[in-house]
Amino acid sequence: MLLRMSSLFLRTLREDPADAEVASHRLLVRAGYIRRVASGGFAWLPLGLRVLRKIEAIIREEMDAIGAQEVHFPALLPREPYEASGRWNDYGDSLFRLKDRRGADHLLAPTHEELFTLLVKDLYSSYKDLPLWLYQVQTKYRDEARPRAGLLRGREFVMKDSYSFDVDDAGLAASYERHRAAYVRIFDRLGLDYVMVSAMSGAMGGSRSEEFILPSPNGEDTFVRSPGGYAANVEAVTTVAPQAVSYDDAPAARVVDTPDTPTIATLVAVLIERFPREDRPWVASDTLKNVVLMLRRPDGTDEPLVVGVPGDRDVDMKRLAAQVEPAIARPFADADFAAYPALVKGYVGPQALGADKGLRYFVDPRVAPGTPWTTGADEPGRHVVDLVCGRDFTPDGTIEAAEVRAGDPAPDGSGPLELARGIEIGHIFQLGRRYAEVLDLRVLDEQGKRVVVTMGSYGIGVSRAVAAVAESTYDELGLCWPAAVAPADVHLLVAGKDDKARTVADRLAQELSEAGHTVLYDDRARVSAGVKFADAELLGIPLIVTAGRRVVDGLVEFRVRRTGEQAELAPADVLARVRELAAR
RNA sequence: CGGGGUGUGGCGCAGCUUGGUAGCGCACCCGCUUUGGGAGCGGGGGGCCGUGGGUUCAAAUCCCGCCACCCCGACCA
Repeated sequence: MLLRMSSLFLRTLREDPADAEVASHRLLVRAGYIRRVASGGFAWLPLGLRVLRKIEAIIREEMDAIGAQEVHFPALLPREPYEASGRWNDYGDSLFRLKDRRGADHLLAPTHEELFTLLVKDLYSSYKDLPLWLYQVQTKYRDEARPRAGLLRGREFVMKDSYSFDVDDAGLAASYERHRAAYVRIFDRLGLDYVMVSAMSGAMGGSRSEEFILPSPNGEDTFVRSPGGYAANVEAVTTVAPQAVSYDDAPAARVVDTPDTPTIATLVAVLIERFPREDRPWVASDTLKNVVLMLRRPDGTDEPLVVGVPGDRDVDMKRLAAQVEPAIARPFADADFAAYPALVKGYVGPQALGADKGLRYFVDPRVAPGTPWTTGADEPGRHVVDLVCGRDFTPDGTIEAAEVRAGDPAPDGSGPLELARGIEIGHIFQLGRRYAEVLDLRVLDEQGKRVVVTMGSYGIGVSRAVAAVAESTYDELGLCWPAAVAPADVHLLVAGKDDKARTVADRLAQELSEAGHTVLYDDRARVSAGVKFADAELLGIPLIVTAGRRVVDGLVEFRVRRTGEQAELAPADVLARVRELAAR
């Protein structure tokens, strides 16, 4: 394949586009790979499209290799399947909805679980047909509240997603492992230095779930990792709970006057001043903060939930949301307090709480049996000291909703947790029977009994991966593609006006492309060498061959874009060298 | 949805405070010169100044509304 820059549909920009902040967005636009068409929507230009296609090809190879089969669905779908699964409503504002000329509701698919499920239901009805693995590589649509960072979060994007169908849990586990291994191979081939983190399966329901995250300050996901190798999305981090302790010797709880202490900070100040401890000053983590929330259940009914966390921590609404899924949590409003007079704003205490009182009460795992707390006494201006968990109050359970901090002990006991940002490039999870149940996907098992199929779901953001690779490889000169995804294998350029250089380059272009390499040939006349060098670096093809002033000595220059490593060699040796480096 | 910012030729920007009919650099076209690190000189094409209304003899510039885009947050398999 020979791409001649004299006729390639490409215009590089000398200056950075003003609307691009993150490196991948800035460079992909500047190098002429993509152009913005709308907020969150991009046109793929020839070079960009080649990168996208190469990534797709790698994904298809690995999916095919595990026996998955590709299918293709419409992006424009009728409402009914999504009504049946509940997602016509659950998906909320993120769903692009539209009407046809008859007024019938349609949507632009944000993902295709329903269609896969219904397709299998349509054709298969026996355990003998399973396991089955299907996948698609398609454009998805989500009306994101805020598209950003170029390809990293768009309203239209390319995604590969696959689904596994099994008759039992063991089958699902095997299908999951199979995909997991394929994903490892895919991301390794893309050259991405990813981290696999435990994740919550979120709105999709299901059990086991892992994300593939590319650590990057431009990423939107926060995850933690430990020195010992534990890694998890913040939503899935498990808190190390202290051992339950005996409270036989603990002092009795006592109520004290703490006027004007509606916040933890004011409370601690008053405790230090009026009720000093003997061993050390009071700190915020001695107090128990009870955060009141209102849950909206899927059926539309409301129910209050109180979450108790150590006073030095806030409730992380994302972590909470993942825990109460599919219900939706919101802060308790003044009107809500009015409806629940037992709750004294600013002085809520465990003694007024509990499922038996209609106020479900869950605590952070740090609030372990036997631990004493200073907390609200359910009266304005009063707190209770030495209220012991398990003796003076019994929560309805524990909940992982407190904020996670760098330095918190890791669940694997290997030391403090580190907090980092990253780009989610893949997500695999065991979906379970949720969709199969509601869409009635059942097969006959060996006993002739109808059983609900269990599913797995496995996604890769393909267009996002283009940005992720760019993001993890660029340097100050421009893009810097790994060979596996580069739009060409070799960037060949003629420098100078020497006819002989031109002849040598023409011959090399011919030879390399005939040998099966894709050559991006900068054959532009009347373009100065400086411009060509700068473009070559910006475009980021892994190998750069220059036919220029050394041609008179029978030599061309050979450069590895990423390392800057250079050599001069005879034109006749270029092909062998390209082969050698391309295989590396 | 809340906060901040920006809309002037393909790209990056100035002009707006103090109204007088649009400019610079890059890119593009023609000619000559140049040709190893984003060339020089000369000539040229291209802009209802985001949009609607208002004020005024006159609006890119002042006033009001709307829209779009970018950033932070909320949101987001």
